[in-house]
Amino acid sequence: MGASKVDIYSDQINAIAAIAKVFAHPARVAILKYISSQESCICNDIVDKIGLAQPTISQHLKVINEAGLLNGSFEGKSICYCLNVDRFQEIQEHLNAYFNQTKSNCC
Amino acid sequence: MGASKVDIYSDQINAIAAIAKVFAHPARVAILKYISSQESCICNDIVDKIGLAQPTISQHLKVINEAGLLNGSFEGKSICYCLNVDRFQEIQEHLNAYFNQTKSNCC
DNA sequence: ATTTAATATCGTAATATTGCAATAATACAA
DNA sequence: TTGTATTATTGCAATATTACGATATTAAAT
Repeated sequence: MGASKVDIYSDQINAIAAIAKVFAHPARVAILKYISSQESCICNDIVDKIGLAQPTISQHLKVINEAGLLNGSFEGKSICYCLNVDRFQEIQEHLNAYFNQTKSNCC
Repeated sequence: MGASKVDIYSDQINAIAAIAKVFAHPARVAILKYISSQESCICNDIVDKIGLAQPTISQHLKVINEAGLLNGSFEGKSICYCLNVDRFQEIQEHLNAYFNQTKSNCC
């Protein structure tokens, strides 16, 4: 097979896995870090900074965007990619809730 | 290609991605949740609970174990898999450090 | 020593992910 | 309108992941 059997898990569990997946590639972690460190940045900067080809960066940005983690308009020429800090915080809290819940009752 | 270019990222970034990868599959999130909810549990319980074949569970447990998240001996017949709460907490703090650091300076 | 029960490993098929070259689309400037 | 610069999309090759049947290993019980 090879595909995850998403339907056999609860929504909460799938949500955690989906969130984790965004951070499960170093390029995306690096991109998020870089975006947050810049006042505003455009994709070409990222390409130079990270060291991957432009289409590859664009693909990773799409994943990050689909997680709701990008702010600003992003079509056309010179574009401002910004970290959606609210969503970023929300994700952090979501993860912490899972961690705290899981920690609570153990041998 | 298809392989992550691990060598072009900092250790910190690769570490975050490696941690996230553990949680990036719902089966592993579910296994961790189940393990933590039981006083002690054996793999066969997990197989019944999660609904994947025994080899598949075993494979996921290996990933979890390699992340240092399992306590107890795990060879032979009846085995007690326990969540390594210390390591679990350590990972939580590691992620929070990354999140807080990334949040701090943004537009 | 044999059986039994539980977990690990191997081999393999199916799907997902990653990465990039080529190309398209978009926005702006001249 | 015609470049020019920037980002998105497409198509494809390579690698990784997921899942499971078959089999091996392990530990305990009989």
